[in-house]
Amino acid sequence: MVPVPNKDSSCFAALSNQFLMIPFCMPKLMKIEMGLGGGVWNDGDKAMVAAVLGTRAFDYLISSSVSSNENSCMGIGTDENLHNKLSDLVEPPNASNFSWNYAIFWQISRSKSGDWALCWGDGSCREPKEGEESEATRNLNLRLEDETQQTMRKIVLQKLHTLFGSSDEYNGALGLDRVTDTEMFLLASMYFSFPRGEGGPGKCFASGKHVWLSDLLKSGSDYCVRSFLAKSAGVQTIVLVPTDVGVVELGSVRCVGESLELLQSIRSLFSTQSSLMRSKPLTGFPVMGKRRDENAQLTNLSPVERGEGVPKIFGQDLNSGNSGRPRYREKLAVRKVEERPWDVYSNGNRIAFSSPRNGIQGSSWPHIHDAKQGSPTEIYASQSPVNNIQELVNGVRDDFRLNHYQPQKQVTMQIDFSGATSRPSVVVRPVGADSENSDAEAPCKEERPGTADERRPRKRGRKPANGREEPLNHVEAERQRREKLNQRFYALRAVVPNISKMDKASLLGDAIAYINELQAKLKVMEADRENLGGTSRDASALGANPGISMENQSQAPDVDIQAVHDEVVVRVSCPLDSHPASRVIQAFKEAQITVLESKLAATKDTVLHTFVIKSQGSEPLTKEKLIAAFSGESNSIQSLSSVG
Amino acid sequence: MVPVPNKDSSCFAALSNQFLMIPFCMPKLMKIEMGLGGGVWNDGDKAMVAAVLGTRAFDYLISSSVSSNENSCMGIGTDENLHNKLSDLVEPPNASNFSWNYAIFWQISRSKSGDWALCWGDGSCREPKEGEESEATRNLNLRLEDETQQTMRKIVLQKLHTLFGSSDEYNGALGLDRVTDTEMFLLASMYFSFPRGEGGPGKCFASGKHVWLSDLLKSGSDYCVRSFLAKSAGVQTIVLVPTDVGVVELGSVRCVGESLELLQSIRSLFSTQSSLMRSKPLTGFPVMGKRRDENAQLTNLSPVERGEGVPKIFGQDLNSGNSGRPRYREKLAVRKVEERPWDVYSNGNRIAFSSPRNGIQGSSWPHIHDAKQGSPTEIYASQSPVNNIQELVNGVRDDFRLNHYQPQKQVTMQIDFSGATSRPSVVVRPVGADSENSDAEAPCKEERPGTADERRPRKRGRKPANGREEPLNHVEAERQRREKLNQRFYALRAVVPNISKMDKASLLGDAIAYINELQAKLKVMEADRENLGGTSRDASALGANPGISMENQSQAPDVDIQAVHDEVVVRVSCPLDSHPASRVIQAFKEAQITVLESKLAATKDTVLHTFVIKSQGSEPLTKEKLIAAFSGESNSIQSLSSVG
DNA sequence: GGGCACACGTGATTC
DNA sequence: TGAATCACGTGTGCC
Repeated sequence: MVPVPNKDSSCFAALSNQFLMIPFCMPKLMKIEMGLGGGVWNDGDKAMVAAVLGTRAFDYLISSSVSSNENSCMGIGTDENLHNKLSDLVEPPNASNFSWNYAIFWQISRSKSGDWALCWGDGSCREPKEGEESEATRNLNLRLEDETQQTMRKIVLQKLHTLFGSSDEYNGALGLDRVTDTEMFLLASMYFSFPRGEGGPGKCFASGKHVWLSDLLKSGSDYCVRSFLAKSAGVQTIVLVPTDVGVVELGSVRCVGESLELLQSIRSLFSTQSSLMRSKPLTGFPVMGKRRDENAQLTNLSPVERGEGVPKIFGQDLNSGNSGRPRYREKLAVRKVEERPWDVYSNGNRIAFSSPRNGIQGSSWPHIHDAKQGSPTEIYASQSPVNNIQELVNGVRDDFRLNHYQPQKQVTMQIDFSGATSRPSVVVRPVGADSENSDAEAPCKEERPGTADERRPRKRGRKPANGREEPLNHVEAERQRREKLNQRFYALRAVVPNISKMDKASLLGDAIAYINELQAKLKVMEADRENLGGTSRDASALGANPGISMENQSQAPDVDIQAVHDEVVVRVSCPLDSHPASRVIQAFKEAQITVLESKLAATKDTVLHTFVIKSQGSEPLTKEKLIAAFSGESNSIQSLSSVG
Repeated sequence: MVPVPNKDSSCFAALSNQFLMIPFCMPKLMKIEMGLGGGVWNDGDKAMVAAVLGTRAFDYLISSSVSSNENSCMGIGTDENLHNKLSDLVEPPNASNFSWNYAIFWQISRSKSGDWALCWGDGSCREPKEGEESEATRNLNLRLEDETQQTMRKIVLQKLHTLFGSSDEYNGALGLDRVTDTEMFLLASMYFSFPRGEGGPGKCFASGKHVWLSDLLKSGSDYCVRSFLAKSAGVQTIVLVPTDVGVVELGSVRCVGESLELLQSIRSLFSTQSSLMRSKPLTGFPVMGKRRDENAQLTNLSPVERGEGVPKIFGQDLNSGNSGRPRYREKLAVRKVEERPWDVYSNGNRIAFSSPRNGIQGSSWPHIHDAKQGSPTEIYASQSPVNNIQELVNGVRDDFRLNHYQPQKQVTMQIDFSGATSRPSVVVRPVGADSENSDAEAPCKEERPGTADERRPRKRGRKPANGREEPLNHVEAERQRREKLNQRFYALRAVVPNISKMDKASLLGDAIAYINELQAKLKVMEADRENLGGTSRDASALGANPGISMENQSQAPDVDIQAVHDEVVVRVSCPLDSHPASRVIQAFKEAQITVLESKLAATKDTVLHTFVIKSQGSEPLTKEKLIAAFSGESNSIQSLSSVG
């Protein structure tokens, strides 16, 4: 039932055509270059890409497009096995089941600088089931009108493919009817790679420690330059597991507590030991099975996440038209290596793309790992990942040199891109930090004056008053300043909705208007809130820190102290709606539940409210009633454990 | 009781001195030039002015400083009468009374282009009484720390006076102890003038139709370039009434429904028919009296606004130290024309300033209207305002030409100002519209290349590759583009709080962060609101652009349910730092206080936490210790009532 | 061709 | 003093 692109190439042409016809309502200034080459990015394109991917991701891609596109990845097998592992991790869950919403394998590779880098290995994702996301997630993507967003996503994917992809065909994603949030995340992630310490995977692999973020949305943690995309997809939990050959990244729209067993199983399954079993049959893949077997040990997972899994049959989602979201594919698998780039899997639901950003033409890529660099199992034999990598790097350097011949097209693409507004010699992105204090160094700077200066088009601006040496540095500094400013502009464009025109002045004007609008709305809401909340002392809470943004402490509770004998009674009153337990409390009220006792305990960083309750009515209080009462009010109450 | 500047000039010097001593905490980059001349505006000054006045107002002033400072205003009399009329409109109300918070008369004048323009005629204002403003209003001006805001206001007023004022003395407002919101609005409004169709008054007069805005804060309507200032003053209702000689502007912090009778009475009272009665005694002025008499007909006014007025005695507020706000003057009257600019009225509370922006030195100005242009009553005799204006313009053109000699000082001021960052030849402000489609024309452009080009400092940038003629226009266009961009930057600086550094990149970064912060907060509030009240539909006001930022529900608490016999234990755990009582709890911990009992009770919309505590140590728990513990952790705990 | 927006190299300024 | 920011005039691409 899910529309699937036909593998017939003529059909792809038709799809591309259809894509071109999609009404695209953007300001006139934003010219979309849809020609076959399509490598030219104007500012509008940049802004759109930044808006879709998030600015940090955009910055990252742009800057790394020069410095790291020579990365060459090596696979850990024909990867049917890897692919199936990932795919099984995201098998659509049943009612009481749990599975991840996406799974990515970041594969170790070697960057030009000699150090390692992680690049796209393989990935799989599925859309969240109805009700799986929290309301926080569900509200996320109302920002843009759907059609516009879809169009932008497709254009961005096409741009990415044109810039970073390895073939001049369109990205297969264009054949998709829709690009869902999760798919967008996956399809965009393909174009990323992470050197040592950069981004979530790069840090994870460098440290050798896993990362388990269970509240991405609310914690605001910035696990990766792709955080924006992840958040846009509503991902709440992100797990990064380093193995000896790369990093496994898992994501879920749910809040999933950390599970050491899962970590262990992932670590072993995606290391080279496990990749020895690449001839394993597809069905009954043990990743989830193992988790099922060890159910009792997944202590931190709530019963829902713990997942009493039903036996999964690979590809069973092929014809599953009975999904809660019939409009979308349930699952999307993105392969790294594909002999026939536009092939469609026999199960009909998989769409595979050749790996981007390797600087190697698609068909030549899959054969890298077979003869020249030896069997990956040999290379990855030792225990320590880092040591392995060093071995790897040292051992295959010459082989990679062989493959290092950049096709001319790759260079051309760089030039095309830079010709739009700026040259490729942008600052290497200060990933992770605020870029305020770290954007001075430009590691790729030193090589441009000699080699790239004359081949750069440099059509804009005055002709160089050549001959000086001191001003040259000055020129470079000024260039970087401009580039930084422009990055900020793109970033601003990304956060300001309804930008009237694409030029800077209008952008600033819109941003100002938007800020004023937001401020006004906040004021109004605050006033409203104050009206209905009786205490309303928080107006004065602002006195100390004038930082406009009211709404600091949305609760500035009243504190009342009374001494009774040698004890003191402290009363803290606050508006109900800002209280963490408000949903439960309100559910109690609505269900006419009597609270016999209410206690509060606090650990180092957690507050635990305990309510002993009794039903008001005659019928006994059942777990189901409670769950209904809670979830009727909100379904963000994640873990309703069984009544003992 | 209100400190009033002494008219002794030595005292003014002392005041200026004191003014210089006011601690002013602005970023270092923001140099404040406080020299006596003070005409140089650097970017920091501009940013500050824009921050205080609002960006549109700032833009407007800057651009019109060149094109319209040749406006020459003509009074409609010695204006003791006019002044009293306005003053009576803002007589401090009694408990059940109503009066406006400010009243301005915008006086018709003739601009250089031959068309008319409205410029400051006279004005009067009073501070809102306690409880008069809504809470929306009350929260408004907590934005900046009070001292900083006061300092900025005074500096801005001084800057305005230096730039636009007619004498090189300091603005008398500097003698005020404090500049309240309303006063700031009035004092800044003095420097505005409105050509045909520009700003609220200009539009109002051009159309001949009155304007009655009764919810300025909520509707976000932009009645004038001074909207920001008006909103800052908490003004909710603004009324513009065209008469045949100008526009009367009234404002109130209340929401006042439209009253045809009031409109009518204003219209007649401030037209020339009424200005014939300029010898009328001061007391018992009939404006408000008429309204009192026609109470029953003010149908749209709520009983409070309808105002069962008590008889007012002009000047009665002179010694009224029993106001709800003893710190402020209750009333401030700003005259346009003053023979002795720094004179203080006999009632002690009025401070008068000479009219700014006329391009005519103070002492010469008041005599314009007496002999040369004839009596205003003659000129304004006919009925239609527009016809009158045409007569006026035609009839007195030569007289105005006589006065058109710009004193050299005026020119010097322009140069000083432009010398800071840009030249005065900015685009004539596209007031009222979004400026996006109307900022192409630069009416004052044609006269500068010839006259101003060589006297302009032009220290920056390359030396002109002179000799061409075509690029000169291009240069000019580019200049204007830059200027526009910079205006936007100033504007952005004005709306973004906590700007870390003053450079553009940091500004943009801060703006982006701020937008994200605002979006997040709105999201949180929206989510909260949606959770608690089914009624609130205004969350959907944002529906179109819900904004990106994640950060929904800062609480997604874990809920655990366990049945024990017929009771059920519900546990809600949540992070401590998002808990309303977190500060108290943390204070307990740090003070090693034992919590004997902790209860939670909830009313309809409030949660009350009760802690019975005991000190761990030997010494008894005192209220002081508790308060110290609480406030040591945070000073946002405002109300620590006494231990009973 | 003019209008417009942008990026560029450069000189000045500031710290 | 060197680094950073800025404004300027200019060249250029795109309506």
